[in-house]
Amino acid sequence: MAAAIAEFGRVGFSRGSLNVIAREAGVAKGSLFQYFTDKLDLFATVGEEVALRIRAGLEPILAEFDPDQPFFGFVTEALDAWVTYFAEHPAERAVTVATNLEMDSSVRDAVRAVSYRQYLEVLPPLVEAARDKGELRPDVDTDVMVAFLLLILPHLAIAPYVSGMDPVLGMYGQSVTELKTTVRRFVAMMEVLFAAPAGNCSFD
Amino acid sequence: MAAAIAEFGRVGFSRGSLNVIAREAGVAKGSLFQYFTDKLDLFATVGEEVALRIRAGLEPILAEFDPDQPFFGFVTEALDAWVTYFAEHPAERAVTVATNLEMDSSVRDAVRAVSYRQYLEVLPPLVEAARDKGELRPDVDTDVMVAFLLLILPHLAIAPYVSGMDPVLGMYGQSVTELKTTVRRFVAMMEVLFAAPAGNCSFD
Amino acid sequence: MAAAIAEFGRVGFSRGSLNVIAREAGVAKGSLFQYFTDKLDLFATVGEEVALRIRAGLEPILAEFDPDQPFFGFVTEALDAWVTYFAEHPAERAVTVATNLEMDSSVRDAVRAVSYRQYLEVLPPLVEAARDKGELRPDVDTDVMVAFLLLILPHLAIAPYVSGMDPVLGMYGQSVTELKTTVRRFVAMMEVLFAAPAGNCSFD
Amino acid sequence: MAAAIAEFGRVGFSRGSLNVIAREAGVAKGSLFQYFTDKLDLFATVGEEVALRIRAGLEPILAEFDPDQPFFGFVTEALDAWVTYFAEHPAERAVTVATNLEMDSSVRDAVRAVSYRQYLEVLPPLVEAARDKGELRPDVDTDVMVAFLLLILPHLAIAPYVSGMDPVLGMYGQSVTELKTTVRRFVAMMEVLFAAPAGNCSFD
DNA sequence: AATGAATGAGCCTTCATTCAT
DNA sequence: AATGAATGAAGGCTCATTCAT
Repeated sequence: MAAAIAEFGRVGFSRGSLNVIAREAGVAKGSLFQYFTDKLDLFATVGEEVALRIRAGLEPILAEFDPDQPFFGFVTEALDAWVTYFAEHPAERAVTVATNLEMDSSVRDAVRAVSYRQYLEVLPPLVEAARDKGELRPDVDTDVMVAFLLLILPHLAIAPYVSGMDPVLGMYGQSVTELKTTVRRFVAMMEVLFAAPAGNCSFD
Repeated sequence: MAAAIAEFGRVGFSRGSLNVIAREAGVAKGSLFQYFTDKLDLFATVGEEVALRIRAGLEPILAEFDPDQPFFGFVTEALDAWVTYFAEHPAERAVTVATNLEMDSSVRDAVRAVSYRQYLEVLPPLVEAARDKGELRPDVDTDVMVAFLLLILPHLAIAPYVSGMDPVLGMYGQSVTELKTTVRRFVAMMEVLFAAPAGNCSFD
Repeated sequence: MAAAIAEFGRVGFSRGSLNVIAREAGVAKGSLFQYFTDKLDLFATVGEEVALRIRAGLEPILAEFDPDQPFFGFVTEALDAWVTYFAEHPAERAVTVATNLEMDSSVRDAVRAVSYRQYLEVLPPLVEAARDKGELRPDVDTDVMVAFLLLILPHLAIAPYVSGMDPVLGMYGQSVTELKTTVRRFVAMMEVLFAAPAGNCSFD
Repeated sequence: MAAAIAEFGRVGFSRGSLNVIAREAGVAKGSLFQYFTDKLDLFATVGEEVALRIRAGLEPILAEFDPDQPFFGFVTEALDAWVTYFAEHPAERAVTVATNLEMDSSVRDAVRAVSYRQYLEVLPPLVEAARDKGELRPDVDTDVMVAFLLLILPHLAIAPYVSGMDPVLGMYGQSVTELKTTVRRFVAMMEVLFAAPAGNCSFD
């Protein structure tokens, strides 16, 4: 598993080599096929494993969610934890990249199913809790908000380590400290977007 | 060129086969190397060609930009044109997918350079014009806004045709008509986000 | 291995074809790479195998070396065996040719290392034994003598079968019988060169 | 011609590329075939050109040959000039290497014919002059002597620049000064070998 | 005379998968 | 369960030569 994570993280699914994985893992090539029906099955398993690790790694911060605290404060903290996690877990990050940049649709579907499940178990409840508590505009389009988060989360995870994803803010190569600044810029944007209006303000 | 666009659009760079391209183009394999130094050079040329086609295809709508008209109205029209363009140009769309999902960093950098140039020539001036005219909040973080557009534009272009990119709004498989509805949901979000406040409203 | 020896012997390393080797050997092309990391590795193995065969084939004559017998008589016998060996072993001879005429320095170094080892294990002890026993001039430059033998041995092995190596003595195409005559002409030259002087003769 | 010399000198005939030669020469690929019937014809012309250059470059030293001077003194001077020439003419040296290490017999024959002609025009007369003048033993086997020189001359020319040709004396990488020392060791050997005996010494 | 596009066979190497042991 | 040899298609790329312009 470690060898597979490393290899697929390194070059993705289609160019990832079972030869290399077997050699690195110190097992016979044929042995891979005792546990996985084929290459795709192995990759899917890798994707699942990594998705669960990421979820588990972020569970603590999610557990801290307190509906009584300011929502965007929590979002900022959570995104800090998010970028920190990927900074500290290169293997998981690399597989996330491979997952997000997979061209083959059947492969992509197989591997994204698991990770999207994690996202969708976590994000909508948070958003709805915030809305219900009045921290978001009552008419917020929660689906769009989730869709938007689903765009921004992988981007924040990947862009610092994948050249050519963000030619504007220059996230590529940023340190965690710098990333946290970038996070705040994004959150500021989101806050304006979704936050409930102050009392004396009419949006008509 | 047509054969190369088709092939790379179909399976991307790394799995795209020069054999197939040559056969499809009706030329000898070796002939490809008279015009392109190697596979990457061909892919880069394909990327450039497609980026320019897309830019040219959208030039009319950009030419219509009138600073005196409501900004988000223009954005809506432009995004309508954007999703329509990709609906009507499957080859360009497919290459865009291949470009956006390329794993190999040197390949990705080579091919994204051109398309990002187009984006960056077009988007920042528009945003700044809108801000200067008072249609955006004066304190808008234009870089974040552009970064955000850079995230959302490829997404809108690709998601309807690439399974597993958008498990929330269900853009995959949507018709142009449906996409225009989705566009409006996104614009509504952006409008709240970036639009200048109404007179009697303080953001402090 | 037999197929590889034949192919590399036929046209050398750079023009030797793994396709041909695999076909001739009756194995799949890919199978070659189960045993050899690449073409060079195969060629190096071929070179080693052949060097060892040659060494083994001449071991009997070397074992007969008797320090009490006349040295140049032994040399004559050994060279007779040498030219006879290559007359009778076309495959080993052909690889020797390929080894000696290899242009690429990294290839050449890889493949010559083994054969030179054989030469250097055998020749210097013989020369020194002869000198110590007084059959060679005491002031003989043994290194030059070995260097000279290292020039002449491959020449005698190859020249009869490789056109254009010896435009003077016409070794190309000679029978073993004729070669033995040539050997004697060479030995006569060497004898004059290196032999210890007769008692009443002063050099310098 | 310069481009061809450089290319064939670099990698030899079989791996030498007409593409590279044409590009380097700044002419069209097809133009090569206006002047040379095929690759071999070009290589043969290169070989001839270089053989003549070498001959011309050494003509001065040959012109100095004075039958009344000590023969081996002249040989030493000539070999000094020989190793110096190749030290100072890398292009000619490289083609000499390519010529001497060519595996393909038809190619080899074509290219060696010219250079051997030069050798055979020069060497036998010198040897015979020396013998007739009494500087060599009267019974010297002049053919063997020429054959021997034909072995040693290319070796001295090439070994300093081609790894793995001389594992004993270590000529590879030697400076011209060092080479001249090596030359003297060889000449000393030859002198013993061929020189006429001093008066009071009988060889019979 | 000069060009350079076109050719297509050939190159070495990688690959996922099978299967007898 | 574990092995690892065997496969053979496919990969990108190079090449000397031709020939219409």
